[in-house]
Amino acid sequence: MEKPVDKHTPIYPIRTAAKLLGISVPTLRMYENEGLILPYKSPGNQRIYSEDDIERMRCIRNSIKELKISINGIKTIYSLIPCWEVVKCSEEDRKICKAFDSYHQPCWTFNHKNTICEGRDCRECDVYRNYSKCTEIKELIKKISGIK
Amino acid sequence: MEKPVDKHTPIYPIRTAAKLLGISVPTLRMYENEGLILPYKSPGNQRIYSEDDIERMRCIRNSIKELKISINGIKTIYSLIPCWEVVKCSEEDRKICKAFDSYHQPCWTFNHKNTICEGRDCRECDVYRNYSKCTEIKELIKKISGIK
DNA sequence: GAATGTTGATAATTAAAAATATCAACAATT
DNA sequence: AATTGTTGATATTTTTAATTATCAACATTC
Repeated sequence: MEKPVDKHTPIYPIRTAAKLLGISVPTLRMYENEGLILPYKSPGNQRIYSEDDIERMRCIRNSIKELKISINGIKTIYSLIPCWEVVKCSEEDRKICKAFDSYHQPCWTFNHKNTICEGRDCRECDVYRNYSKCTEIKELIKKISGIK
Repeated sequence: MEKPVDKHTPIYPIRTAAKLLGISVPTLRMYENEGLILPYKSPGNQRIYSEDDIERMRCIRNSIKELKISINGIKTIYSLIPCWEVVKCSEEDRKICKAFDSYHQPCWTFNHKNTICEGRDCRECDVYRNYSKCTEIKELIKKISGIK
């Protein structure tokens, strides 16, 4: 019996991931330090990437190389995702949530003490998983404004 | 009787504006070509900048130099402004509006044939005037999602 | 337990965006 | 009409973000 491997299951160690993407290992780790990606960490603290992670990285790579958006630009764009509408947090949550008032860091780079997000793995969160492209972000903004 | 000069009145020719900002004339024109700023044009097609324009440029300069957001990053961020909620355009307008489906160009860089924006001067529009900082953009996104 | 891969960190390099210089043609000012 | 400033365009330079190389310490695999 094989273990089922979907696109979200971590399978690639960092060197394989780097090879798949055609970039170096330090670059991959840099993107993580900047908060652009959240790879799974093994019990021994080693990064393991899923097919979804690879796809996300391709998108980020495209933003940098083709669209010429800088890393800080990407972070700022991610910080505009209306995460509060995705996770449906309460007004009290929003009052103390650093992400709600962040303009340059994506919400998944914060800890979420005392909010609905506390203890949740951002890697599993729709905010992180569904809005890696600015097309998707703008569509979300349209949706929450009551359109479509 | 003096003519009243508010912050929106064009007064500075390009060389003066460049001097005020500590940058060169070609740089100022480059920002305009990229769609970051819309200076007033004289009957002889010469650019004249208002105090508001200078302030806007300072903000853009800060984004580039301090926040390290690239020009294409700034354009992408501007394209996320929910302009349709500001100008209150109709569903029919949105259907044909290029800005509504743009992910990398601010709305004020398009022509707006057959929409509520047709013939309007984007320089006078709230979308252009009120949302030059990403703090303001995020606050607008909060507002249209029904918060505050 | 030996071989191979990963970690975080810093230093060095590369790539490319941002800014400037320069140009002849036109506009504004006196 | 002479002087000074502007225009759009292209070429060049400067700056700096992005990437890679390298390291000793630790983890994993067989």
